[in-house]
Amino acid sequence: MARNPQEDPKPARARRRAGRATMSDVARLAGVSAITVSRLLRDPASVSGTLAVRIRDAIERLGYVPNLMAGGLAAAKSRIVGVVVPSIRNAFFAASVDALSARFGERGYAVLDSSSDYDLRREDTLIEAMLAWNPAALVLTGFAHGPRAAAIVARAGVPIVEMWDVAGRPFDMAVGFDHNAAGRSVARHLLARGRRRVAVIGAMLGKDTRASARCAGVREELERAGRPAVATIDLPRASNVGDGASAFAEALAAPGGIDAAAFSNDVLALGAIFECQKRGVRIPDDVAIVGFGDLDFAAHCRPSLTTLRPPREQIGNETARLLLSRIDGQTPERPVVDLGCDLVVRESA
Amino acid sequence: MARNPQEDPKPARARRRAGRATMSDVARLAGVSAITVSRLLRDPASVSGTLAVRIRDAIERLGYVPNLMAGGLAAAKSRIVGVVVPSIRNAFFAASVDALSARFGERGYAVLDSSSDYDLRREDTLIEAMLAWNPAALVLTGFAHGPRAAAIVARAGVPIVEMWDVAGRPFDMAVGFDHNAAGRSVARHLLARGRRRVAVIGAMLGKDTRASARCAGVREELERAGRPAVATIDLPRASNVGDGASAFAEALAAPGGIDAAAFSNDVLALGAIFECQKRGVRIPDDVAIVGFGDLDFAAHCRPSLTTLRPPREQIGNETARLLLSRIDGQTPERPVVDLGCDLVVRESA
DNA sequence: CGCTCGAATGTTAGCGTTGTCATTTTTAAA
DNA sequence: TTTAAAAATGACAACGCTAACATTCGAGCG
Repeated sequence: MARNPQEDPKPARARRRAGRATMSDVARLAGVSAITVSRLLRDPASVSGTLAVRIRDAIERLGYVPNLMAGGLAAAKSRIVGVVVPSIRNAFFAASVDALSARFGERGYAVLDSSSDYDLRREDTLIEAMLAWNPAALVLTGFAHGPRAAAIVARAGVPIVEMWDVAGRPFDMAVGFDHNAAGRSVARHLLARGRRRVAVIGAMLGKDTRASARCAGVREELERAGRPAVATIDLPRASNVGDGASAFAEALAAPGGIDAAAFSNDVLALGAIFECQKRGVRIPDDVAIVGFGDLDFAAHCRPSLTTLRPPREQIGNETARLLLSRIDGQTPERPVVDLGCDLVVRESA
Repeated sequence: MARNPQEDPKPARARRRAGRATMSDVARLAGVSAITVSRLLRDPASVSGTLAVRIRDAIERLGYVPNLMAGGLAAAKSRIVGVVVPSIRNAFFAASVDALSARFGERGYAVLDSSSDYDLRREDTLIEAMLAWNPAALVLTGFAHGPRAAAIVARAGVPIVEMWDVAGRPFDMAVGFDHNAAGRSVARHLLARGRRRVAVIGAMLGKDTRASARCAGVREELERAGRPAVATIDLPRASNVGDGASAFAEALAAPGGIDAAAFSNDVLALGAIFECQKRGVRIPDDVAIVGFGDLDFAAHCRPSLTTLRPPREQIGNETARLLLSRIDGQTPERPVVDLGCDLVVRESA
């Protein structure tokens, strides 16, 4: 059987393609070389105006979307920033990540975030998974990490910010505030208001080291004043209103009673407020209440809630700023940025 | 000047490398070819036990982490799933995304999520940015999209789920519930309880089409019963407790008063509850209140809140299930999964 | 008017993996 | 045993882009 001499002169291994237009397609249509298109996209100033117009036109006509995988492979780095938080459902971290994403998004970086559920071994796994993407930077939460984290991030060699805490030794940089100091400021406020029998109520103190540090701060300052906490309750689950209410009820039943309660979270404090409404306990006359977070409802509930206001968005913004400047090759300083945490005094304490 | 004949026989173009161990390094150490390592990682059953042990050992010793950029480029697809929600700070979407991430994470996929801030043009941009990563699947929110979205996703050719709504024509698949029906169930409940003068209060109804559909459902059912809403208030900002309180105060002042208020969000309803506590308005005796979301506090506030319970986590789980089965090459059905939305009747209405 | 120098553009060769096809080894059937 | 079929493994090129190096061109200068 005679073969048509014109058909496939070379077997030409069949290949898959994404199907989309490539940079070469754009270059061909614009009558330039691929590298010029690449340059225009990454550093517009390096391409002459005439070519720039032609290339942009070609991009538009082909609906060209760059393949960042290919770019990341070629440059041995990507425009991905990996973020690991305990839980994205936590309003505090969500606010920081949101700000972080916005800042990085403006600069063309995508943020990959994942939740460790307060499990340090899981965090190790997540960090390792992030590294598979050759991220340009890494954002972790706090200083408590899994056993392999140090080795993993050392190998990664990317700028890292540990956020939401400053009291510790960072791998690289840190942005946050001192939770122990914040806790102490709560205790001082209660003592100044004449409170002498304070209960401390927190959630997941064994895993949430920052909440734990705040509670410890409260207790330390109370002890220093010779008025140690009359009760300390550690709830086993993440903060929720119902547990806050029942823990508060438990604290009220402490022998000798209490005249104040400091919570590791506004959500728990809200539960206490509802419990008081139910029982007819007067706030702050009978019991003073202090929360943490300055969540939306804190200013509007009855009575309004005295609470600590963490710099949620600011943490995200500052983290992005530090990482971007490091990515841009600036000052390899190792800053620890303490943004502070103010006590907002309202009706409840 | 005589050149040393031994020095660089080939100029050998200098190249950048990520510095990490590569698959070839692992292969060399294990005494196999690179493709066998690749196979072990992607389909362990296709490699014999002897080699598998040797290769795993080499991976361990070198601390090898696969370069997913290279893999993504070679395979013309990635293990990334793109998600676009209006706001990750919204507790509803955060819950769905969290569940979604968990399900995909188990299968080795990373989730890239981004917030459009209820801006459809921005959503277009974000979808396009996602495509640059050659995602394996796309998750969008609702059916309202920007002008270029349809063209963009058509070119993408990946499975897509539009979540949190089912009342519309999906690009591909949809998982959620019928917001209009949910709103109607609220109105029926209030009517059944003898309420005749209902106010409808929502936030960002112009942009949040789902909240808008719920409010419309309430109004339609009230009209059908011959008891049209006595007031409709559309707040310009995202739901927050303060605005809920002031909008409720405004509704109370409607000529002839009101005996019920339906809110597009529990947060707004909580504001109303606080406002009632402040003014001494009795719930539900004077005014009945219904929210949406069944947020944490709904079961615990005083009075407890009657509200709609959306299947937050379920939406994420089901979305992941559909997409993964499609990725696995199964049934190219175009399902629309209606998970329903129950009314949880408590004290407030 | 030739020369240097810098800006603009092009050429080449990978980046680290996987799809395709080829080859070798093992297993099962005859 | 022989042989075909199946399983395991390998060789090679290609995915789409960018770093490094090479070349061209025109402005500015003596």
